[in-house]
Amino acid sequence: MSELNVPVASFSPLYEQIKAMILASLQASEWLPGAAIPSEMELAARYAVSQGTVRKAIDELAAQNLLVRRQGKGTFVATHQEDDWQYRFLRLAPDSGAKFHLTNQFLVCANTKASPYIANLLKLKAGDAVIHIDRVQSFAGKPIVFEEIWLPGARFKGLDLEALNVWHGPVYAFYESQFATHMVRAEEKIKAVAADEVLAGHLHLPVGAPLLSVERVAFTYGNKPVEIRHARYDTSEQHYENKLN
Amino acid sequence: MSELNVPVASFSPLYEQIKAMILASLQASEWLPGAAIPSEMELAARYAVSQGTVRKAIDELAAQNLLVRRQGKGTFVATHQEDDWQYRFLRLAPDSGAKFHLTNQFLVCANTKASPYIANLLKLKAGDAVIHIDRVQSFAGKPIVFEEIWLPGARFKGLDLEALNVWHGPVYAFYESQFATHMVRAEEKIKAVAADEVLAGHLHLPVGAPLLSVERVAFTYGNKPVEIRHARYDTSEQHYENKLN
DNA sequence: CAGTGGTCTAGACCACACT
DNA sequence: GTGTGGTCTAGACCACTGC
Repeated sequence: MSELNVPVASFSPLYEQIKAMILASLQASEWLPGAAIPSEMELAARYAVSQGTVRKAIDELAAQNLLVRRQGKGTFVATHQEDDWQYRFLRLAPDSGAKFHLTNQFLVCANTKASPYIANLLKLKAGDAVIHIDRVQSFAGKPIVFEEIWLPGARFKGLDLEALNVWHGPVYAFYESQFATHMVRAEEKIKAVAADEVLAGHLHLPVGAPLLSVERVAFTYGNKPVEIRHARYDTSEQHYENKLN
Repeated sequence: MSELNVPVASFSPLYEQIKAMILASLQASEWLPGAAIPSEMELAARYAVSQGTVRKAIDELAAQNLLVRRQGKGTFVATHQEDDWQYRFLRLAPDSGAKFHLTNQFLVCANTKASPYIANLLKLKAGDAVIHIDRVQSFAGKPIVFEEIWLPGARFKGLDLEALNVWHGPVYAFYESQFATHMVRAEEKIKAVAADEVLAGHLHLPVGAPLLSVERVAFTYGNKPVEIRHARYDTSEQHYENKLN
């Protein structure tokens, strides 16, 4: 007797389905960054499962930094506007161990068309509208970071140099409050490069000086890429920190 | 009426205590890398708690990559000798996306005394015995990585160039099988530097070429630092990859 | 005080690997 | 089939927050 089992879609536990539903609500902005989501009991009722199952789903989303649990208060949607999250993605630190405070100077904010390279990374078509930003960041008066940023024009319509200069704080908090776009994760590719004349000028270094080149793609909910950055760090007095587990 | 609460030692859940006991067993080599630990039921009996509590302890240790769960088989002590863990800490990847296979050439393996800098990182005293290794790694025949390694002499007594050259495979698997030392995590500090004459010679590059400098401290159980590495990568055709969450 | 998340238990049943 | 980890439930109680 043949055991012709239908190749069923692989088993998916309940809590994974709950995770997916919570994710869908986040993506649909049903609950906004910084706001509390319903209590575990309420969600258990809503999805008709036990509290323990909701708990496991929330646990995993919290481990991915999408939610933040606060005992006695509730569970909240992660936000870049909290003090301790302001520099969640910044891996640069001074060699001295001193406290790091970077000052921002935005140089350019232009509406242009996506190059094939940028379009590919942002999952747009070459020629689609993109916004291109240049900035320099300084520490203790010394320029340390030169950064180029590309954003999809549709999502960030209306962004201009004025708005950037008025804002004080991390760019990701700005995106969140002005463009309803929360960054969930990012990927970086790092190389060592020599400063060309432009970079040397911005960072007050000789041409040929070694710089850390950091290319980042940042993603919102649903693995959607919505920001490209290409930074160059002067690492003579600071370094990029990474933990391997 | 005064509320003079004694400042009690802060609350510590049962599963944290179980975690600590399992960790102690790992550190004491009661269970060796690659071996199965007792089943959840057995551990629950041993510690006189419910299976659920053991489960939560193991879950967290597995999340830290100290243990590996395999459904239907058991829970195992993590090891660098498994195929998919061979390059767990390697973040370098070819720009082309090609498969990466590095060949090793060990140049030096000398018994020396710790400089103050190395002693500090390894938590030794300056002048204590350390082993110093130099190697070059190549990809497709091209030298890409020059790496210096420092190890505490006591733990790695007897390590020599012969042993390194006989070994085929990742260094961390070598440490594990020959010196009963399993690496649990590492921290890296990354900079861009210019090649000096020595580096330029090893990597077949002009003096002054930009290189990625990666300083790593690797830790065994109990947060004990047991290896220092200082690598220089030629990143002209490869890059360092990092994920931010 | 009530409401939230956090811990712990006991038990049932499922999925998977090996023999 | 037996034993392992994986899922799900229901319920009790603890710890923390804020009214």
